Amino acid sequence: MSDPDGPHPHGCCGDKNLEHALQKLRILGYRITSPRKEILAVLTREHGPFTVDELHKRLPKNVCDPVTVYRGIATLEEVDLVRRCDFGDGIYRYEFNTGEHHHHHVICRDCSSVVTLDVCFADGLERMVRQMGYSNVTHTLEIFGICAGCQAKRKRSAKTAE
Amino acid sequence: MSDPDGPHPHGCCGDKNLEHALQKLRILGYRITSPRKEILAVLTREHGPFTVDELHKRLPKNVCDPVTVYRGIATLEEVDLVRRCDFGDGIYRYEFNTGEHHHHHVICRDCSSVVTLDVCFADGLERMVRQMGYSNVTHTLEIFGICAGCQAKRKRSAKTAE
DNA sequence: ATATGTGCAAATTCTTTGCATTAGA
DNA sequence: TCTAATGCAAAGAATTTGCACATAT
Repeated sequence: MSDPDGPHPHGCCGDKNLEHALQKLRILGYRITSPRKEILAVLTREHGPFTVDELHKRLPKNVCDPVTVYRGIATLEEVDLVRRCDFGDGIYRYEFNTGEHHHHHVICRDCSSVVTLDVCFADGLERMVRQMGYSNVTHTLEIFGICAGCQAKRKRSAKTAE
Repeated sequence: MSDPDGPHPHGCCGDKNLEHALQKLRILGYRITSPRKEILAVLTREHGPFTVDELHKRLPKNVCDPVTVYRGIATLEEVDLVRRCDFGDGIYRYEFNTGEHHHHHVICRDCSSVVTLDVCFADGLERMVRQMGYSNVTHTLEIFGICAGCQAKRKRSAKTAE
């Protein structure tokens, strides 16, 4: 249901992204620690977005404390290597920011599956807001619905309930 | 900066909305209690959106406990009289749902002022997601930026810092 | 060597829940 | 009357912070 991690299957893009990301950290004067490296490794390998907890579970055993994931993510967000997503359930999720085009998510309200949508309809909107006098304009947009699979499941359980 | 509450200044729309809302609650079998009435009064009078705390502060003294505001809001959201907004700061905000057209907010990252934008660019997006097989499609969209006033303020303080 | 980053524990903040009491219908 | 709604206190859950210790550079 969720995308594999790139346009082709070699896994090299994740690696390249990882290298670039570490490079960026180095240049900005941040230290390359294993928690930071492993967090970035997960985020460049799998698309996510992940909660801090999901992220921590995906790290190799004993790399770091959950608190360090919070701090690592905060750092990565500061330098724009990571983008925060808000699915409206009170838990933040994070994904690697390739910096190319930004995209949005379609989230199933039943099974919480996430599909990435590589289009953004809000450019006109941002332009409009800039014309209203705002600077540094950004936006968040998430789409919610019930996915086809869950609709089928619902119908089935409705039948058995009859 | 934030809108007065309607297209004309009589305040009658808020009252009408309030009446309709109470009517809806009654019809659905909910009891009309003073906390609910007062919460709706605030929400139909001022546009908001408000956090639970802001809402509680706006209620007449001793109408109810903050917890009751949480519960009241939850009820109102259930029956679709209230819509939840998510400004990405971990605190939910609520506004009266007129049920007409939905709208979005432009939030200043500095002063947190909110301007309502009575347009929605996402209809095409929702249609597209429905074609992908999703049902019950909704979306959230908030726009962030630095408002003109705060930009001026920033420039001023940058100057004094020189 | 030294400042930056981490671990652990405790604090914060928003929100929810349990249960006895109150009050709408 | 009789159940839904409230108040108060306490629990929960995600996130942040303080401080001593570890470690990249």
